[in-house]
Amino acid sequence: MPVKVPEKTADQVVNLACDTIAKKKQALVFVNSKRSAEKVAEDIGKKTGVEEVRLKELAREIEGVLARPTRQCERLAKCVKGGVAFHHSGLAPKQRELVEDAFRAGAIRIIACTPTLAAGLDMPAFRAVIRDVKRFTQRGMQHIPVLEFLQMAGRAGRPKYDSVGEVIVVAQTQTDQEFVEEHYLRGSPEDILSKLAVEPVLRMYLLSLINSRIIGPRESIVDFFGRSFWAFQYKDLARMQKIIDRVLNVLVEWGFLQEVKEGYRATLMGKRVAELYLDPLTAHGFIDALRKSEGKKLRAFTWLHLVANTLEMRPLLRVRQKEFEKVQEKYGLVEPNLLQHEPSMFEPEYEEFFDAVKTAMMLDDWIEEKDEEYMLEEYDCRPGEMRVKIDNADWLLYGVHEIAALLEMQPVLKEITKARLRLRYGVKEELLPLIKLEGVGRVRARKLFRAGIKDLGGIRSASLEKLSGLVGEKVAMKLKEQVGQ
DNA sequence: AGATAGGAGATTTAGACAGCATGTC
DNA sequence: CTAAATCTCCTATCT
Repeated sequence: MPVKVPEKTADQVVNLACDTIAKKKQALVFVNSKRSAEKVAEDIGKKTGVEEVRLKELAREIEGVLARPTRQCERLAKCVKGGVAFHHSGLAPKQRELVEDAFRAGAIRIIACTPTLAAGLDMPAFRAVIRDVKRFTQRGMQHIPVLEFLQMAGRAGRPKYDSVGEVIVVAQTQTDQEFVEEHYLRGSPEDILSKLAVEPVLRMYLLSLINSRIIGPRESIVDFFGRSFWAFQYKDLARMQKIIDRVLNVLVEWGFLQEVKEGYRATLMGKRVAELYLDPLTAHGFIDALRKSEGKKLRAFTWLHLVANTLEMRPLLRVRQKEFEKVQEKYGLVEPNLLQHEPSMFEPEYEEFFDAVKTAMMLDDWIEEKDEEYMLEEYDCRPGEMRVKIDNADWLLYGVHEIAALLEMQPVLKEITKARLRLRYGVKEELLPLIKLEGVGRVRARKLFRAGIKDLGGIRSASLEKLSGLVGEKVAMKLKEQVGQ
């Protein structure tokens, strides 16, 4: 039924938030973009009139999470002072945690968020305000699935504290309201689609199932998939058979499977690829690139680009129109170091190739010790997103390393490990000796290096006083201990 | 001259999972 | 079923 709250402002969401706070309750506001989450939180924050010491402290803590605060940190801190926060995948992990804890503790009254908080069973609120029931997809603006709506709605009502919870959907028109009632409140969740129908997934499953010997003989493969959910939905067994055969052929061609009498068996490489959870296409790309690496000038960028140019790294950073020239220019400089090259302009992968180049550029800036604020300004990549990209690239680099090891390409192994270490810590090569020490990350390592302490020997010969001045007494003691003093 | 309002057109758009071996500021 | 908020750049108008 329609909800009435005092209309303090022209913005219904702000009014709902203020009403929630006036009732001494909490609300989650679900929106469809990170930008909206931030703006909504900001708009509400201006009107709450909340002022508490604990919120000021929290704001300070949030702003101090990174070595240098980004403009996102500052914005969040400002909202938090008013008892409001935004929450999405772009927040630094520590900030996410602080916001969630403060909400559970009752300090933060309202969180404007993307679906990040929809699934968290641990984040109940008196009200779940659903501002957007549409989201941008590859086919334009579309209604979100009923299941997702129900997940957001499920955050309303805290079992221990409230006897009821409220789900409020913000509808602009009568038509919208009717649609919500019909589709989301009275409708049923849509059918689940089989994921096997997506080729990369089928590739991985086929290899993995054959590797673990769940299937192998030809008939068993047909039989297995014939009884799958995919077959149940797809119905056309003959066409499925054709698709499976095509994928099997490709896996054989790539050297991950071998045909044995009456069926298939995973090769040594196929086994490793399955264990690494890599898409066989990605693994094939790695192998192909590694084989071409001999005699090339290999740099850290070589490896960063190799892993950036994979399905697993998606979504990639996108090259904006006005950036295109800059990326092209940079590409010209690094091209001799790359193992995979520019597809023709008319190929569908053309654009994506440069997205990967840009993503590799960002990772390269990271290992050149650029900080989070720089990444946000230069690449529009928020700290949380940055972290995910680094983690993914780190995992993929491990994959490249393992494949190179299997190919017995000893010379590149060290280089890959070095690139991986640099990526993980975000440091130039010169800091690698210091990074090995417990308690030393990119910031402390740089501090030590600037003071002339460049390796373990430097730690040994530096006085405890000097170390203490740089990294604090406790860490200094820990460092001395690690070099046996 | 400088401020400001407004319009046309461009730009942008959620989240999270995989390996491995432990620990940043 | 297939948008909408926000940003950028430019121009007209006002002080």
